[in-house]
Amino acid sequence: MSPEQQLEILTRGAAHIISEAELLEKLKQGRPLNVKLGVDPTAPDIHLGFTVALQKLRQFQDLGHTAILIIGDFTAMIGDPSGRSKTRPQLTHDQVMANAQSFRQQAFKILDPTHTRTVFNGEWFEMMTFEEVIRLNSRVTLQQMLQREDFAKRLAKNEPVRLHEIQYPIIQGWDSVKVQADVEIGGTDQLFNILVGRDLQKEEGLPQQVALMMPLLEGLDGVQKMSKSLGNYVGVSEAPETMFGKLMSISDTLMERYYLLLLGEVLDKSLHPMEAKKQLASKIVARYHSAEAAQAALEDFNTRFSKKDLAHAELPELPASGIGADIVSAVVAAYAQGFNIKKSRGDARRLVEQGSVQWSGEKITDPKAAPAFAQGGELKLDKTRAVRVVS
RNA sequence: GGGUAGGUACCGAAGUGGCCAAACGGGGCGGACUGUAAAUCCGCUGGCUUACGCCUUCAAUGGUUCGAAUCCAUUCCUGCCCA
Repeated sequence: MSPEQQLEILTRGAAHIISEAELLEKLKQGRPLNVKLGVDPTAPDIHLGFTVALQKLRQFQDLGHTAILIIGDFTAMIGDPSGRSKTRPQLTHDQVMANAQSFRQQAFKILDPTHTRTVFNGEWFEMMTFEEVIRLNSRVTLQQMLQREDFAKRLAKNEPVRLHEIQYPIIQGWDSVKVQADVEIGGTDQLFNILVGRDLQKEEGLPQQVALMMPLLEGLDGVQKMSKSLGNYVGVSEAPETMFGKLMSISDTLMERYYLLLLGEVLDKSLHPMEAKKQLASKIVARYHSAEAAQAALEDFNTRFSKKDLAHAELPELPASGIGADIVSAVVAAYAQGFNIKKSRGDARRLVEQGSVQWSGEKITDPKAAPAFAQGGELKLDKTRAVRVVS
């Protein structure tokens, strides 16, 4: 494929590229480019937000380029301040390695493993002497670091910015030097870090990497970027039904974004929004599970919500013997055993009093009620969750 | 190192001896309405308890007091100014 055609594909969907001309130059060299994507293995799950960058990386692979996945085992112990108003917690080495392992497995749902080089940046940083660290630091000015929006904001708000945090961009930039990256992919929030990489490469007399920024995907709330810590994410390893359900709950505006960023499609406005959303959810579930799973998830959604037919829906099953006798105990047990959600008895009582709980289609609002669980039936906990009690 | 202002629940922020499990706003959760959308409205939002009430909580520890988030002492943490 011609460099121009490649460029057309590779720049599609990107928010920002520095610069297209340089990228074209590199493509014209006709060799496989080293395309870097840094990963901060702080959380073990990949969510849809991160797949935006992974998919772009995959496109490079499909065009014959090499993906370099940098697992920031060293950096994770420091914490990326990007988009944060607070200092990140630092992880232990063991946590990082465990996360990295599961991370890779999930990443290969999207990436082509045969054209992926995985490297840990601890490889070079752990060897560094303090003298080398200082020399590296001498190449960057404090003013440069403080230009960064996150830091500037925190400074303006009189919030602490710790010295190790301003090292982060330097460290990430040094990764680019070490792997001789030709291109670095990242979210728009990574612009600054990626540019530092360019600076350092120049200092080292290396060709500078092209910065390719992908738009940030908003999370389920439609406002903040998708992130595990905000709880507004859809994980690529989540169960088909969960994934489907989460995607159905997004707003119409957000759906348009998801079409664009996750499917690379433009939303067909002639469809009823709900229908369009079902298609979106189906396609995404199909991608990370299978077409069959997507079909099943869709049917499950229809029986459960459109027809409100809990009796025929797929529900977690709990033995009647393990949930207690009264409704409050049952709700607490059902959340814990069925969904791994901790609810206090107070929480459960409030849910009951507020009319959230139903037993076999009957709304139960009396916290003292003790329905005949032993007979078996469906216990509806809230709008989206229910369990089947079996005798 | 000196001076000074602070540290309250998920976040922001009131409270400055009893009426404080702690106003208010945001967020979150539940319900109604829907298309598990948006907007709107209502309710809830430390734990245990049917409840009276009890327990834990206002940076930490110790103290004063019948009684402390509030007063005192020490410690830890942060901002700002000066050096």
